[in-house]
Order: sequence, then structure tokens, then C-alpha cells
Amino acid sequence: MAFNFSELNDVQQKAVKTTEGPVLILAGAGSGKTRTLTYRIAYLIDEKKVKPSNILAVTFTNKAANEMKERVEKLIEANIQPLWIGTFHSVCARILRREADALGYERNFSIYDVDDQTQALKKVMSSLNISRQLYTPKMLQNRLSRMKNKYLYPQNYLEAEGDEEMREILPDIYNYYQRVLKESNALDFDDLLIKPIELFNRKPEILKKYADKFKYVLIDEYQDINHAQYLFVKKLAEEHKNICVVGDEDQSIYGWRGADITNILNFNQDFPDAEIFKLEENYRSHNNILQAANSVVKNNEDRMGKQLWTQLEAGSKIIVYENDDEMSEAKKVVETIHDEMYTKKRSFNDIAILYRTNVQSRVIEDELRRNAITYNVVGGIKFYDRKEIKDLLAYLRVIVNPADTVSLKRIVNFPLRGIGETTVNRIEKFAEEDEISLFDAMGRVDEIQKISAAMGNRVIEFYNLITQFIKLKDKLDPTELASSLASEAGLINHYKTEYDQYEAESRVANIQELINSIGEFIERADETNIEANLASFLEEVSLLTDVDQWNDRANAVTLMTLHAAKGLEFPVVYITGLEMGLIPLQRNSADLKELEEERRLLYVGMTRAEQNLYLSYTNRRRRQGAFKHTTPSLFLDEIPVEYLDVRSKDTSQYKPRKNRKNARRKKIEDYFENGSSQDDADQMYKVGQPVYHETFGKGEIINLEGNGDKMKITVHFEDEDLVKKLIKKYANLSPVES
DNA sequence: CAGCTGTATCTTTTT
DNA sequence: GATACAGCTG
Repeated sequence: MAFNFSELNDVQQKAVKTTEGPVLILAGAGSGKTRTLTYRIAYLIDEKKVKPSNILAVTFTNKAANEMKERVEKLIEANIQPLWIGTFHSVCARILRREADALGYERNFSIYDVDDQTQALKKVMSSLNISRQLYTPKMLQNRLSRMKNKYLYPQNYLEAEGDEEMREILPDIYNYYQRVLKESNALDFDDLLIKPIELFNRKPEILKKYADKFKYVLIDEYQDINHAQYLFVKKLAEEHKNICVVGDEDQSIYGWRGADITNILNFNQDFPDAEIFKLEENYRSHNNILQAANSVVKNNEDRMGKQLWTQLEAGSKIIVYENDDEMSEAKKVVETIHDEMYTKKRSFNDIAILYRTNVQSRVIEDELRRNAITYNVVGGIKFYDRKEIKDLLAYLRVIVNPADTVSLKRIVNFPLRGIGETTVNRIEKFAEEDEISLFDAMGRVDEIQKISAAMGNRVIEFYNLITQFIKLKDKLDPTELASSLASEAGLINHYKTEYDQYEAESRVANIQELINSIGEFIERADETNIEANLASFLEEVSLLTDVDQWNDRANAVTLMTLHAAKGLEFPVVYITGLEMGLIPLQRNSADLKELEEERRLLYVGMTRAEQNLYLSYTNRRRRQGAFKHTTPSLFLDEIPVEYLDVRSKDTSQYKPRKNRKNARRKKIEDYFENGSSQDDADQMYKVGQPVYHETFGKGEIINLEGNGDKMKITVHFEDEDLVKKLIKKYANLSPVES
């Protein structure tokens, strides 16, 4: 045996060796779950002589997948390329590429992200004459996504989520949207999960093929899978039942995108006789940190309950900082980084700064830059979200899949070629009448009466450019293709001339970086058994997670959301913004499930820390331009003082020693009250009430519609004799004595 | 058709 | 406070 079992504790060993039948591993934070999974795969291959091609492992990020793969290869000194390991989305995409025919798609299908979906929905809305006043494409995108994550179709959706207005239009939108995507030979993120299930249902022989292939299935982060993912897993494993899932109900933080915690709670009902292993020894965090985190999460009702313990020393207490506002919070972060570096000899990459929302990073980034501290932001504005990158990617997508209408529309008049919206609409109409793709219609633009010869020439010129590159696609190396496309389509020139020098340089450099990354991908693909072509490059780029884009080896402080931090660990963790409204985040509707998820989110954040944990809150914070008073998070009241070193002012509103239980209860009440539509200030919103508005001056409320934050308030402003309809949430009206 | 300007809308977390 | 979009003008 090439690997050493002494690195595993008793429970871990049993979990590794129980290879046959369903296995549920409940793995607390820092309990060596990744190690257990890694050993299990190694054990299957090395000891049980299972072929790597018969194993499917699903992880939460591609980064985790790659690391796990490398570790297994090291353990058993073997090449395990035929093993399938990746995220749900990438595994599903891989199956769909192979089986595209059976679904009536072509193998080179495009993958639509939220942006592309929104574009497609705009078209759907205008075709179906759906009011833009009442619904935004974004809203509908949300609805469709939620529906798909639950594996619901319009007909059963109606029963599940009655919503009077949506009831009418949603089925049409759904069907039309799917048609548009099909015509574009495109699938959206959610389709990637749904289509394999449809396929398995419709073609049992295809299901059998994959069920036979994946004799052993392993799923990580099982607490965060949604219903569609659950069905996918269940179908694959139903027959052989060699399924091993690992998860922790206390770390379920994706309920908002359809993750269903009951999947893990009910695993042994789905797979009776499942062996259950509990990993409760924590190897990561000093005891103070662990106990503090435990004392927070134990307030949740929705859990199976387990008690994490550690042999590690108590360590330092958790330092809690009070700050005046987010600027001083950022300064405190920098101070702490300096302190950790000088007194404990830490380096930048030992330290992570976590926050609830991406916007919070800005202020911290500014302060880090002023102090010459190198940092990396995970997520936020991503490399692949930059305009210049999306532009070139859209060109490449059209070359690979000319039916991709959303991408085609993006590039047809960019850089400007004098082909405006009207012209595109005319071509589109022609395409619909003749039932051909938009791209093919461009090739036949001379047949469209309403388009002049001069305009037709511009279209043909564009059409020829693309056609030329489609022909080159299989002859030219992908890197060269992208490079010459970037210049011949005029992208490089556009960016060189259109912006100021600094901007121009960075945009051109980014394009160059994208081209380089194609080269790197092709090299890598040759080594692994991925197809070394543009289509698979585009797929990889589409399915990249935020964490995948993070260079953890760079010597830099890491900034990210609490969500992104899942699965990671750092010697020093600093969590900012522990205030009511932020952690837990205030929504316009509050329920207990959401509060519990917020609590788990903090739990995840705290348990990332190995040695030192800092928590901080501010007394006021700028949100939407204006300062707002804030109260320390109710979760702070849940941590016993013995684990804390509170550095607050004497005047602080946060007095850990006094009446913490009452303070906490009050905050919970407020959380639920403010969440519902009625708050104290609502009393001022009545017809006839004189009000003041920053820009419009004095006025009087003349009408009210709806309620809650979205209440529409019609005001007559005296000074300019204006009547304005305002939305309560953004109006910032204040009452005036009459 | 292109570019400008004022206005509406909006801030959760992500594959 | 930022951005996306509609609407207007050249």
C-alpha cells in the first residue's frame, strides 16, 4: 500500500474503508473531510482495484477538484486522468457535450450566463408584449432560475408557487425562452443541471450507460445541493447505491439559490441502510475560536446536532473591535495586519479579510493600497466580466457556434460598423420568417428589401469576416486564431484609440492575457484528457467559480465574501461588518430560515480561522450615500464573553457584560419587525402629509400604492409644480410640520 | 446611425 | 453613488 492510514483517525478510516453501499459522512468544519475524501478515492483505486473511469467525484469548486486530483495522484503514484471530478455544472456540461444529439442540440452549444439570459429574456419580453414597467428581465430570469433549480416546469410550478400575475404569463415566457435558447444552440447554467435529468428520464439506455460507468459516486458539500442536483445524483446512484456524500448542515449557506438542507437531513430515507459517520474532531482552529463558533451555531433549530471538539490549545481570545464607521474599520484592519506581521511574523497570505457583501471591499481596498499592502480580491468584478474580455469571448463564441444569437448581437456593431438596431431588427425579422438563424440571414441580407445596398454591404463585410474565421477555426491554432481575430475585428484598434492611455494599455493587456490563457488551456488540455479546442476553453471559462480565479500562492492578503470562503482556511481571519442589517443581512422579508442561514454564514466565516480571529462592527456605516446608524450583530451576543477580548469604548452601545440575553431578544424582534412591511416611520406615509425631498423641495403626498419598501408614493412638489411618483425605499422623504 | 444627457433603478450571497 | 437605459439631437 502506497499510502499511510496513520494519517487518519478511527472514524475517518472507517469512512474510507466502507466502500460499498450508501455512506453519509457528517463532517464538521476542519474535521479533515477533504483528506477523508481523498483517501477514499485513493483506497478505491489502489486497494479495491476500482478503475478510475468508474468513479465520479463532485466538488464545490474546480479548484478543489484539481487539488483533490493532485493529492490522490501523489498518494498512490498513479495517473488517474480517466477519473471524472469537477463541479456539478462542469460534470453535467461534459455529459451534455457527449449526448447533445439525443437532446436535439449540437455539441458546440454555448453556455449562457446571467447576463446572456437577461439579453435573451429581453427578446422574449418584446415578442410576447410583456410590460417592462411591471417586470424586468432580471426578475424573470430569477423566477426561471428558481423554477429550474427545483426541477419544476411551468405546469407544476403554478401549484407550488401561486403568484397571481406570474401565473398567467410565466408558462409562455418559459416556453418561448427555451425556444430562443434552443434556436441559439445555447443552454443556461440551470439547463446544465436539468437537461441531464430530462435525458435520463427520456432515454433509459443513456442513464444506464452512465450509471454503469459511475459505479462509485462521491459528492462533497452535500448540504448545498439543490433539488435538480439531488435528482441527478439519485438517478445515477439508485441502482448500485455506492454513493458517498459528505456535508455539514451547519455550513449550508446557499438556500437562496435553491440549496435544500433537507437533502442531507433525509439522506438515510433516500438510501435506507446508509452508514453514517460523524467527523467531530476539529484539526484546524484553536479551542477559543471553535467554542465561540459552536456557541453561535447551536442557536439554530434546523440541525442534527453534533459537538465539535479539538485537542488544540485554547489560543488567543477573539478580538472584537468597535469602530466609528467603515473608514476606521478599514484602518483597524490595516493596523491588525501590521501587528500580525511584526509580532507574529505572519506574511500577507496568512491573512483573510471577510465581509458579507462585495461592496464592502472598496473601502478596505483603498486603505490597503494606501499602506502598500498587496491584496487579492476573490469575486467582485472578475477578469472574465470585464467588457473587453466579454467582447472577445463573444467573438469566439460566434466562431464556435454561429447560432449563438445573444453573442452575435453583442458583436455585430462592436466596434462600430454602422449596423444599428433597426437594421439588426430587420434582419432578425427576415430570419424568423424564413426560419433560419440570424447569422445565416446576414449572409442573405441582399434579399431584404428594407435594407439599402450600402447598408447591406456593411452587413456582408461583417458576415464575411466571421465566415472567414469559421473556416480558419480547424486549421489555425486557437491562440493564433484569437489573436488575429482580435486585431482583424478591430478590437485592438478600438481599445487603443477610444480610451485614455492608461485605460487603453490595461484593456489591450487584458485581451493579451486572455489570448495567453487560451494557450495555457490548450497545453493543459493535452495533458489531461480534455479536448484541446476552443469550445472546451469557452466552456471552462463559463463555468469558472470565483475561487477558481484566485491565485492562493501569491503573497497577498485575501479579501472575499463569507460565501466564497467556504472550504478554505487561514491562520488569521478578520470578519468585518458584524452589525444588524449586514450580518444578518436585512431583507424586505425576514423569516427564521433566513436568520438561521445568516448564522451559519458567520459560523462558516469563524471556522476558517486557525489561530487568530478578529470580529469588527461599526457604529455607523455609509449605505447608498448616506450614513446610517448601526447596532452590533445579535450573533455577537451569542458568544460567551470568556472567549472574547472586546476592545470597545466605554460609551459603546455594545456592553457584553450587561443583559446580553435581553439585548439579543430585542434585536431578533427588530430584525423580524423591520423585515415586514410595517415600521414606525410608515406612519408618516399618508395622503395629505407634507414632506421634504432633497432635490425637489417641499411637497405633499397625494397618493399611495402598494406597501412595504416598494410602496409607490405620489407627491406634488410646490416649488416647481411637479407631480412625481417615488418608490419609498429610494425616495428619502422626510416629514414636515404643517 | 451615433453620441450625448438626463433619469430611473438599484445593492445579497453565485454556478 | 454608480450604472444602465431611454430619449433626443446632429
